Parts: sequence; C-alpha cells; structure tokens
Amino acid sequence: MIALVDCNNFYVSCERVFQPSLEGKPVGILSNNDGCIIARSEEIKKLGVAMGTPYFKIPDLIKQHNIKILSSNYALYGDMSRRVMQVLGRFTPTMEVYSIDECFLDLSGFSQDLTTYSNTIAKTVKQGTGIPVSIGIAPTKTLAKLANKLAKKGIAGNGSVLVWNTLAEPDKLLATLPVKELWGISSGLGKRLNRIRIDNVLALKQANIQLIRKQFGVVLERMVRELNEIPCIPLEMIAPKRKQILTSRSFGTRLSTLPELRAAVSVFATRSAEKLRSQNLCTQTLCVFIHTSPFALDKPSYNNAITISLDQPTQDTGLLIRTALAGLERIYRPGYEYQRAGILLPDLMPNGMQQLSLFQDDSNDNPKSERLMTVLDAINHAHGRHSIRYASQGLSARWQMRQQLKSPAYTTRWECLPIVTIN
DNA sequence: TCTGGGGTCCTAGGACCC
DNA sequence: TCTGGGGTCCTAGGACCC
Repeated sequence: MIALVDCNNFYVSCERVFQPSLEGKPVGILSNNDGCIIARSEEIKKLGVAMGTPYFKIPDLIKQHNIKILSSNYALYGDMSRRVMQVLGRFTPTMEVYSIDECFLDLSGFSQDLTTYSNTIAKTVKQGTGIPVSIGIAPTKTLAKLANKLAKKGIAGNGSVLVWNTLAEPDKLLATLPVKELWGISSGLGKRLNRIRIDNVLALKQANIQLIRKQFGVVLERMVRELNEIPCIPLEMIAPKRKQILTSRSFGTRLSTLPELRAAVSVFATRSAEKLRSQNLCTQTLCVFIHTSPFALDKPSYNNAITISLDQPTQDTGLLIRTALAGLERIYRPGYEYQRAGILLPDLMPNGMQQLSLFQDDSNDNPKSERLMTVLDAINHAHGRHSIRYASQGLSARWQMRQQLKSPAYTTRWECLPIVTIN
C-alpha cells in the first residue's frame, strides 16, 4: 500500500504558522514577480479566485473581502518542506519526496490499521511543524493521489485520511469523478478523452487497454492499469540525478538595451553555475534565451534562443558568463521590450567525470578555476549571496523581480527569527 | 502598468550504423 | 520488373506535473 501525504494549501499554511492571525481569513500567495495567484486558502477559493488569476485583475475583490495577499517566500517554504519530510521519515524507511508539498510513503507490510496509523502521521506532522496534511492510501500511486483528493475535499474518509480499500463501492464514486480530476490528465488529454465518450474516471478504468495504448500512448495506458490496481509507476526512493538546470526570471520592468540584458544574463549564468557546484555537476552545453511579453499583443514580439557547446564540461562561473554573453550578443535585436531571459543547462554530468579536450593546452587551469570557485562560494555563503561578484553582473536592480509583499525568512535567517514575548 | 519558475517523460522523424 | 532488414542515437516539440 502506498500513502500520498499532501500538505493542505502548503504555502498559505507556511505563512499561517508564523502569522496565526491569517487563520480563517482568505489568503493568496503570488507567483514570482508578484504576477499571479498560485496558492490559495480555502476561504479565497470560496470567493471564486481561480488558480493562476493575475493579481492586477482583482483589486476590487481583494478590497471588498479584505483578502490578504503575500509574495512567494521560497526560503520559508523550502525549509518548512524539509521539516515536514523529516517528520514523515520517522514513519517509514521507504519514501519518495515527490514535490515541495507531497510525499509518497510505502506502507506495504504494515500490520497496523492504516487509518489509525495515518491519523497518527497527520497529527504528528501538525504538531511538529504546524502544517496540516491530508493522506490518501491505495495500492497504486494514481489511486493514492485520487484518495488524497477525495479525503481533502471531504467526499470520503474521515476528513484528512482515506484508505481506498475501505470504500464500500469505489466504482460508484469513480463514476461521479470527471476524468480531468486524475493525476496526469490535463485539459488537453481530458478533451480528447471526452471526445471518445470517456468523461468519468470509471469509464477510463474500464476502457479498452489496446485502444488507449494506440490512441494515447503508453502514459495513459499506465494510468488505466494503475486505476485497476496494477502498479506501473514505481516509488523512487533515491532522487534521480538532475537532467537539466534552468535559471530564468521575468523582469520587474521591461528591458530594451543590451547592457541591461547583459547584466541580467550574467546574474542568471552565475546562479546556474552555483546550482551546478552545489550539486557537484558540470555542463557541456549552455542555452541562453530572451523573450518579449506574450501578453503584449500591441507590441512587436521576439523570442530567440541559442545553444552553445563548450569545449569541455565546466562548472566555472566566469566561463559560463562569457559563453552566455557571447550567445546573447548573437540573438539580441534592438527595438524590443524584453520581458524575460534565462539560461538552460540541458546536458549535465557529474563533476570529475568529464571528457577533457584533446586540443586544449591550458587544461592545467582546471585546478585554479576549482580553487577560485571554492573561495567564491565560501565568501558568498558566509556573507550573503552576491557579496562578491563578477563585474558584468552590474549593480542596477531595475530589472529585479517585484516581491513587495514578502514575509520574513523566519526559519533561515537569524535576523528574521520570530520573537516571542511573554507578559 | 501589471500575467511564475523549474522540472520530467514520450514520440516522431532524421541521420546514421552494419 | 526487380534495389533489405534491423538497429541506435539525437533532437524538437508536445503534454504533463507542482
């Protein structure tokens, strides 16, 4: 049996742990750059605010209902997530951290009553971290996801826990669920399924497996089998190695000039190199891209990207910056208002295993670069990110993301530690 | 004025091998 | 009249996830 533990309204719950006054009130969390609402409390959902609603489109609603809006605080969410996972780790040796707010636990072979056990898990997480969770338990991941959703919505189970096999008539329930509710079915697949008269989960479960394979491919075939309690998606206990690293941002204000874009791209390249080193990886390839806004239909649009192969794999910030800027020069066109840029490293490998270049005569530089990067990382770790930097990163913050409503990094910066006063 | 960021997997088609 | 059979690797694009 597999349990899916999912934190309820995770980002909102993290904020509420440190601002209990937000409890019971409508709360929304914004995407980076304070763009859209990407996490919602139950109260704001009830007011009809959909996932992904642009923030600037609902000022009246916010005022009228006194909705509390916050910028994303990923330092906080990341740390709270780590704590939740740590508590969950006490309950089973085999678990897969699936996302920042979800975790699969392998409960097969447990002799206890799973409902009781799961209630204990939920209670312990709440007590240890302040975060409320819902738990769905079933023979496959797909069904565990579904059970979790039903528990959360209060359709079945005891409010926060649902063990699939305790349902008297699961098929009756499946028949009431639209196929789009399933993990792995988005609107695209959902519409195609509806066209062949598969509109609820039961219909999909009973669909002809050969036909599904032929028309929709192996992904949906696996899903149908999982609905029939045949596990096809294994638990991944060891996180697989990263396959790519992406660093990109929308700008706080549109950028038109090359110098400003150069500064932004330098910062993204620097961040990418830091990510490489922190995961002990290096890259053989760098891709740099720039976009105008897809929403500015009245203005000329331009999207371009360039992929550059390096002579040999590297994790050196200076080399990645030089490469990225050379790429930028080639794709930059004047006369556009750029909204976003980024660096993609699509071809990663473990550091120390790279194939050296046959023709490079300065390969002795490698130890030097390594020492420099170690010092750089140590200084920036001790004194804060960007304490020392490459000149090309510049000093202007004009393009930095907007994050005007961000709460303090309560758990990751000493200056932000909450202070408790006892009267 | 204002619309996120970071990932994975699958498939089809092209290029190549013997 | 008539021109094989069986592979691998890479890439771009689409679909999906949180």
